[in-house]
Amino acid sequence: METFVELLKTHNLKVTQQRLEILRYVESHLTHPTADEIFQSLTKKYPSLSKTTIYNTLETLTNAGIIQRLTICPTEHRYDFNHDMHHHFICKQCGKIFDIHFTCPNVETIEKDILKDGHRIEEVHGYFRGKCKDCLNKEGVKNG
Amino acid sequence: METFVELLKTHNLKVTQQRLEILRYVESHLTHPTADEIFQSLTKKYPSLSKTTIYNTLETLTNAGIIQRLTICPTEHRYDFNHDMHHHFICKQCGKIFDIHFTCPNVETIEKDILKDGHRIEEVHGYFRGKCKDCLNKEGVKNG
DNA sequence: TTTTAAGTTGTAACCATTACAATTTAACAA
DNA sequence: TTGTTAAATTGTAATGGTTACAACTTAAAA
Repeated sequence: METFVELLKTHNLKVTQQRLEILRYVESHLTHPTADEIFQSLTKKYPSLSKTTIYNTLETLTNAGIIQRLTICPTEHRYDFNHDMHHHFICKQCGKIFDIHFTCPNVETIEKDILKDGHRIEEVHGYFRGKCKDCLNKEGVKNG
Repeated sequence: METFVELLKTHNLKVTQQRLEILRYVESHLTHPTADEIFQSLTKKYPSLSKTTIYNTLETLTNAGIIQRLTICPTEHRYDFNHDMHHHFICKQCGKIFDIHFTCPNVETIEKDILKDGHRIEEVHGYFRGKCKDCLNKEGVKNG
């Protein structure tokens, strides 16, 4: 039935309309939205929704491991539903983030190395920076 | 001789006292300092140094590929001299960043995959989040 | 239904970073 | 050495994402 309700309960989080909406939004928008983008979209339907709630909820869901916070963008945080383990490519020019559905097969070896140091790993992030296909093409046209 | 002078010239950057000092600082402090930490340290010796210069220079050096900007910390940027390719582990509790001198041997396979999509890779970042050895130990003592 | 800890809301503040315009300077050429 | 100019530096003011906080509301258990 209500998957998201179950999901929240599983993580010992109170079920509220706000949390469900935010969760639904992030799960269905694979565009790595910012807090503001989520707010701008949801505020149309729920005018009483507060931006602070967006921030609080994103923090809560991140801590629970339900979503992940991307610190790839230098100016703002982006959020991503934790579907499966994957990495990211961010374009320096247009800022668009692309999912990289390929993870290092040796990540466990690295993790063992870190564990050997005594640290406890809770998140694994990989990201690549550069110029995306679209921006390269635009330049190609412009510069011959 | 003056390695940093050469380094700047190689990248077609004007050689200024400010750039040399900032470069020297980042190269010799492997603590992944913030712009403010660099400023607080250098302002003692060079009171006329402006914080804007710190930001400008870090931006310039990052674009040149001489240093790298870490966006691991959610609240502020950290900088790292580009000695060799390595990854990072950041403690969620104390915020300290540890160097991970081990990179994915299959990173080139991933890169080929990204290149196949048409994107151009300019930076590769890997980071792990969790609780560091020191923070775990402190908790261990406290909780028996 | 009552209770209460937890969640939500709006406002105000915070603070890292950037914009901008004036001043200074590195680097090149004469 | 001197003059020239584009680039770098500086200080101040503004920006904007995020957080602090206190009042209000509500989910959920008794």
